[in-house]
Amino acid sequence: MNIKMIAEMAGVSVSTVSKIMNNYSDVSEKTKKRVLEIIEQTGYSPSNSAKTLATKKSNLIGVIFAGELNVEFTHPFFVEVLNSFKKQMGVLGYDLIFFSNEKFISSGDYFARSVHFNVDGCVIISGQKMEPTIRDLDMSSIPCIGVDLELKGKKSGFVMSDNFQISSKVVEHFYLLGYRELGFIGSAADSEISNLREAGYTKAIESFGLPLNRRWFVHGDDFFESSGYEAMQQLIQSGSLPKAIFAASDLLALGAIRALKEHDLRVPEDIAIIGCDDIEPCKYTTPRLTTIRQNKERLGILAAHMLYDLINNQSGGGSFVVEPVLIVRESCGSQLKS
Amino acid sequence: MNIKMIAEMAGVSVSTVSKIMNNYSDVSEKTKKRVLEIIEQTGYSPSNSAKTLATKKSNLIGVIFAGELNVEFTHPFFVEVLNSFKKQMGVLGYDLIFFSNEKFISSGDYFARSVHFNVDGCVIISGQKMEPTIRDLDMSSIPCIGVDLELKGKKSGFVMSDNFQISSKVVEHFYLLGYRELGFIGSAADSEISNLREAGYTKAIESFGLPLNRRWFVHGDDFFESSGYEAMQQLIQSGSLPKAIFAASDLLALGAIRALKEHDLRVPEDIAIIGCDDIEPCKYTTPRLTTIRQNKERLGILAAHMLYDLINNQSGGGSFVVEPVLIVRESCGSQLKS
DNA sequence: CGAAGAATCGAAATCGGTTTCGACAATGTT
DNA sequence: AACATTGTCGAAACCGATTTCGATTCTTCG
Repeated sequence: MNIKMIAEMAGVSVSTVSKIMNNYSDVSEKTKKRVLEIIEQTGYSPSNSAKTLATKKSNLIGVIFAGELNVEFTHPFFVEVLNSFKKQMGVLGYDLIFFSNEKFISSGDYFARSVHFNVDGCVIISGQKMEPTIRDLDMSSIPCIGVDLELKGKKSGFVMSDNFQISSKVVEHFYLLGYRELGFIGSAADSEISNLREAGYTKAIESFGLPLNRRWFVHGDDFFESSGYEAMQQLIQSGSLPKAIFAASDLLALGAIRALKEHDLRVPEDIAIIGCDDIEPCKYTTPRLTTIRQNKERLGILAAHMLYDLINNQSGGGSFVVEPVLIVRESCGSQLKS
Repeated sequence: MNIKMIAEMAGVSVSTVSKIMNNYSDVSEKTKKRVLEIIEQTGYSPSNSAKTLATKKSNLIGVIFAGELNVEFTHPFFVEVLNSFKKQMGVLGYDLIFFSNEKFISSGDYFARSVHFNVDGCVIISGQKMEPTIRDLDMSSIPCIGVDLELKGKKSGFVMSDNFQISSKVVEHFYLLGYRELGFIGSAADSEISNLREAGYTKAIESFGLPLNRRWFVHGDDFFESSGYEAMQQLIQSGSLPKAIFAASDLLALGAIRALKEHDLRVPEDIAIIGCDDIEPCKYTTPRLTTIRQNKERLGILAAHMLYDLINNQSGGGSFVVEPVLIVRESCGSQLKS
């Protein structure tokens, strides 16, 4: 079922059918109605490949998970912003294509693959350091939006939470509850996000006039639970513990809590914990995790709109920072509502 | 950068370049080498649209989340099998395209969209009842694989866990630990998976000679945590409680536990709980959740290989059932290792 | 040396659309 | 009635690849 068959059935030319499907004005209401009926009956849908070939627009957005392969769909935070992004992009008329990293030995020349699929734009999801192949894509003429990734290209933009504010809200909360000895669990050294949060954290500690003790700052290999567990083990074995800890992700916090439990240390009585992201599982744990909520839905929507603008207007990127909000639950000794 | 430019640079015809890229034999080693060098230098990658148009193969797999929209990426179980599926499909040379449901008023004539994008096959993810539009796709000539969804088409297949075995392992475990009064928390009535598990559960209860009390069988609206919470509330208010409950998903189980906690009922002392799926958060909760593990990675790999076979051989579908395994943690009163 | 056979290459049709531009008819204007 | 304008429509070029088939050159061998 292609456009030619529709044209024959309707007794018109191929061009006329095409015009009808693309809302050209130079076709009479009568023939338009007749053709549309036939399209309706046959369930005809034009080939995206042919359309892309002719128009050089694919209505496809490339989704790239940068960094280590295993982040992908399993990271609760990114998955939620991706979900929101997909929905919003859907109403704007775009579908999503996910690049597999496995096919190519070079494990992802993202620019080549973007032109290969003729994507109209890309969203790059990552909390890791910039890879050179991402940089190439960023610097190309293909519109790109980074999620938690600071893109700098002329046709690029990015969205992220205000990481400095995240940290200062954490310190403020600790401070108001009387905690003075503050620790930190971060991700690997090449994680921009983790570094930003750590930098903001130390700055906030100083501006509140609290003592800064680097021995209470530890790091895991990534943002996942087991890293938090190991980091906490390390801290416990060091012999000196802070009274409160900010973990750069909720999973790190949960891992830390698991380690504490194993050593019969109670949260928040012995040590208070605040996580970051507000992913679903926080609500189911004991104690329920106090955390900083990133507005994931809004991040996704913003990313979608920015990308849409980059594609369709000649607008020049920029960035959006969304405001974090403190979610008080139980892991921090305060007893407010969830 | 297209094939014509490569041809000009190499001083050969377009056809020759195409032949080189597709491993035809009628081209000399010398020119092949020369052309490949140019391709390497320029980073040329052929247009997928043009290629698809000419060959009618897109190397694209359509991913469909059937059922309510909000399942999408947020469901931990499906996300993990999808992750494994994506990886495996990647090494087989395919990329994934996600259909947005939002663009079309009909909210998804999946068959039309599959031909629109010229996908080579589809994977359909769902635990819900079959929708008519899915049925159309299933019955079409497009290869399809269902995940937790029983497809019947000539070019279709499906993968799922052995739901009867899941239930009987649960009952056996309860039985061996001395529980005799067994309850069940399921999803909505139109969920095939939930119904299968419930059917297997009642059958297992009977075959163990245990009493069957339908008052202890309750249902939520979906597989998520809040549904488990509400279902449990309902059960508690009914006045009569079983000694052990099997929940058709881990999130249902976690919701149930939350409700129990609010009524100062202890798990597993007052009531034992077993979940299903073995999603990540099970490990972080208190008590850690005893559950039935579905081998999500294997489900994804199987789905990928079956789909590949359906696409490339004329093989005729079929189904694969993977064996579930009981993961004993803390929510059931037994104290084995995790 | 000449002819048969093999190796190498390119012209052209094709895939399914879009878009420009010219042809023609219908209508309006004086 | 003659002309200009507007409204409808289709022929044909084009997008970037693949693939068939015929043309040409190169080997090989009697």
